[in-house]
Amino acid sequence: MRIQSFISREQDYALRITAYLAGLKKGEFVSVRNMAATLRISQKFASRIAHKLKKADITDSIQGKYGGVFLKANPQKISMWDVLNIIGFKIKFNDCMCENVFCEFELGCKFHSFFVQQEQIFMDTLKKQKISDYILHHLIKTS
Amino acid sequence: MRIQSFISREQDYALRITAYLAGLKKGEFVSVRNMAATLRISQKFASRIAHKLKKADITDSIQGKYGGVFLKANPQKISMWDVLNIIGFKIKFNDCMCENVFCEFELGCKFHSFFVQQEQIFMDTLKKQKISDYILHHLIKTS
DNA sequence: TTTAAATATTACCCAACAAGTAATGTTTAA
DNA sequence: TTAAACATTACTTGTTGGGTAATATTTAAA
Repeated sequence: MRIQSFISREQDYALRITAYLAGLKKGEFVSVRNMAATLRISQKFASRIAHKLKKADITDSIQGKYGGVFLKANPQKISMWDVLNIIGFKIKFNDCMCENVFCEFELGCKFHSFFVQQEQIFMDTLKKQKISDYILHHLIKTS
Repeated sequence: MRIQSFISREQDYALRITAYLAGLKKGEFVSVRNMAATLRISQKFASRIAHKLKKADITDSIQGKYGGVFLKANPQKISMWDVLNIIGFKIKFNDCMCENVFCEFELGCKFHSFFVQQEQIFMDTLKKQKISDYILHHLIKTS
């Protein structure tokens, strides 16, 4: 039985990509093809993710032949939360706290309060994790 | 856009049902029909959940006309974790920690370590939450 | 100026799963 | 005997994750 993860593959890949690019030296960049191969992501999928990250000013790219992608943002200033959000991560422990779901028990329901609290704790934790602490050093080829 | 919750509706309903039954006086029981109406769950769905809880010795039932369901376990001894597990809750923050997924980066990947740690923290928290602390008092009819 | 090799962007596909509904069986008080 | 409850299994339906396919655009180099 396959069980759904809290964070999706795409969101995980976005973290990997960001953490990988954060390990490149200043001025370096890699083709999506090479990066995807290193990170074991399909090239097309990696390309789409890199583009989403670019639109959010996390990465940038050089188009055309011999182009590639690189990190634009300061890895010490971007958190796991930032990256996940770009790829559509919405923290939601329980449907009862969804904006467009009216839970009539909400006020008297301690489960609701519990989930609200846990969400907050986890969100704060994600915001504290900076990409600079997660650089994938061992995947960077030394040239 | 509808976003998937960490815990499913069925799991949430199981919590509600358990917390509701925990509020009944000793010896009392309710028909699934009444309980389902009070908790705003479809009768059929509630019935199926109650049956799962019974198989796990959380609830028990009286069959036949004028039958119903009631809590069998001690609500101070059953946790949210226990109830969720019965309904198939598998804590899994990220696919990379799934048994049958081989993540070749695992050892050098700090994301992996982070998710393992967060899972453990959240699991421990769920185990500490006892159903007795979540009784839905305001939904119990005083007779 | 043409071409090859890159990124950019949109459209589409498919299997798995959540969330329920339907149907039928079984039990028991009256 | 019957009505009203629980028990159990099978089916339905819409959503979504996780891609692939196709095509457009850009640019270095021949």
